[in-house]
Amino acid sequence: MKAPVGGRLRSGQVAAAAGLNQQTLRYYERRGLLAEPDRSPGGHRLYPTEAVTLLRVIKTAQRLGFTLEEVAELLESGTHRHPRPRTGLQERARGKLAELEAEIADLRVIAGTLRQALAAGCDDLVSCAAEQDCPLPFAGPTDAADPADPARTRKMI
Amino acid sequence: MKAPVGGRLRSGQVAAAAGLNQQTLRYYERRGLLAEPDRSPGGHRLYPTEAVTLLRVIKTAQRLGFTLEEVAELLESGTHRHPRPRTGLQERARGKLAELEAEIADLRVIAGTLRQALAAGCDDLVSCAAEQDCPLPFAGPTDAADPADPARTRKMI
DNA sequence: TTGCATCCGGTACCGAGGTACAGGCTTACC
DNA sequence: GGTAAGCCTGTACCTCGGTACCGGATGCAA
Repeated sequence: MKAPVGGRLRSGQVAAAAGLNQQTLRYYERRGLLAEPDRSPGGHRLYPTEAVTLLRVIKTAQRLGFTLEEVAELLESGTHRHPRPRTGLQERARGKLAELEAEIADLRVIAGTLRQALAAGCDDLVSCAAEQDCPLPFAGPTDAADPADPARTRKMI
Repeated sequence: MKAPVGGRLRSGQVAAAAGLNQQTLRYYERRGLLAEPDRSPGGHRLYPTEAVTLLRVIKTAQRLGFTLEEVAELLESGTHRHPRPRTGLQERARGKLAELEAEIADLRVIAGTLRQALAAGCDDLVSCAAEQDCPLPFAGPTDAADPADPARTRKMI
């Protein structure tokens, strides 16, 4: 089975070339990332070869942390060629970078806490919750229930 | 409406004290994180006050990056008191820390790529995909379709 | 024309961690 | 006893990014 005439590709070929599966192509079409391609007389999709490039662009943007919705907007903003594209890649990349940095900071705090728990030799969450010198942050809406006896708390599970 | 006799709490009180909602309590019960509590004669759940502590332990473990399934196992391993708990908190925390560090490393790579794109002044993914001096990694199964004319690729969306 | 590979639309499902709603029963307080 | 708040079960739904399956139609080469 070869490509149809006119340098156009069938959906399976596009999927294989871009490294994803056919359902994903249709999914992207539904999500508005891919325009509806031309069809053969029988209704089969016929993609221009540029579709493969576009799919690679999409995957790249995803790897950079953009959601599919953001990717769609990014592609949209590219098409319109606003005189002053107020949501071009630069703008969005800056925002995404800030998000990433916040996320990295969160993860570092968590990793730090884990390291403290390791250093303190914690080996049982329930016991730790009853001790006051455990580095783990057992906070919560500070109402009710005195820090209970570990043995009794454990019975709850 | 006050607490029922015997220092036991109704599900709404437990939920409020732990800062989550009632459906979540039932969800945790289904997931095996919370034992089935006693019931009133009419079938209402009656929790011991320790339940609140246990829920805080669960939330803490979640904040440390453990999934609910891992939390369940963590609590399980605490109850059994294996002579040599081969999956105690120490062990699991070490594993989780490694996961976190890998994730942080990934995010840093991504952040670095974004910073390069910003520095290079990229403002349009589709154009960038056609240029060879763009820092963005437009890789993919290297078959088919020559890097297309940006204008034509753009028409696909 | 036959035969097989491919593609079609529609729908359902995954996982993770919940949340929401409906319709009916219990509890607590006056 | 009346009444309102609270709770019960069961089921469906949410996000996110896909994936799987079905029965039927098409494409293409021999």
